[in-house]
Amino acid sequence: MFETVEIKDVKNEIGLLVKAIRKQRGISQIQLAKSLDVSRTTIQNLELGKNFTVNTILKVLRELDLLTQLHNEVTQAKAHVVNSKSMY
Amino acid sequence: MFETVEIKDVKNEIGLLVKAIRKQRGISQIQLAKSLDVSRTTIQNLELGKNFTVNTILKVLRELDLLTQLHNEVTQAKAHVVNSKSMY
DNA sequence: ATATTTTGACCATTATAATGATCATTATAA
DNA sequence: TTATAATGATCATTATAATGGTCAAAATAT
Repeated sequence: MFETVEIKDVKNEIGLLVKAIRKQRGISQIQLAKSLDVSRTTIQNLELGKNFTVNTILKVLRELDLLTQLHNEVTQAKAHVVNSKSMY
Repeated sequence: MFETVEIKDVKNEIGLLVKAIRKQRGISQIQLAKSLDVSRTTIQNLELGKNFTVNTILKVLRELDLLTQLHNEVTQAKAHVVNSKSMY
């Protein structure tokens, strides 16, 4: 009934998303790697759902002009947690 | 005029968010570390804005029951990219 | 069709994240 | 107040992400 989403699944989806965006832009792994100043292997592993660091994914988001948006969302989520007094 | 958000800033905010949620739950770094099966040092570095792996943050999100939500959002974003034909 | 580019798969090496420990400082409880 | 717990800081070791290379297969271009 309830499918369980595993960490592996999320990493796979992130990889597919990055690959889809890269394809949409019509650039190769090598080109993306160079613009992020990482190796092609890092891009490849990211797209294939291997483990990677937050630095790597944030470089991708920065390239996509999504860094400020994520920053705002995290900040907002934090403020929400801090402001809402525990209900228990 | 336009403040530039850097990767360092986002990691700092993520760290503060995790810390805020942990505090809200009233648990220590050690308790959180144990429930995620990681070391306290890993939690500490995460909260202090150091670099960390996607596995670590996904374990946190799983603990917060946010894994399925993130999975859905990434999948949706991916579908959006794939479906929207390039405008250029 | 063939040529070219891209990608997935390896692999050895290097860089660094994760671990487990200790200690001093700070925050919280008794 | 004093005792206890939690946190930040540091460090040596271990695990693993990142790098740079090669090669074969797949995709794309000519």
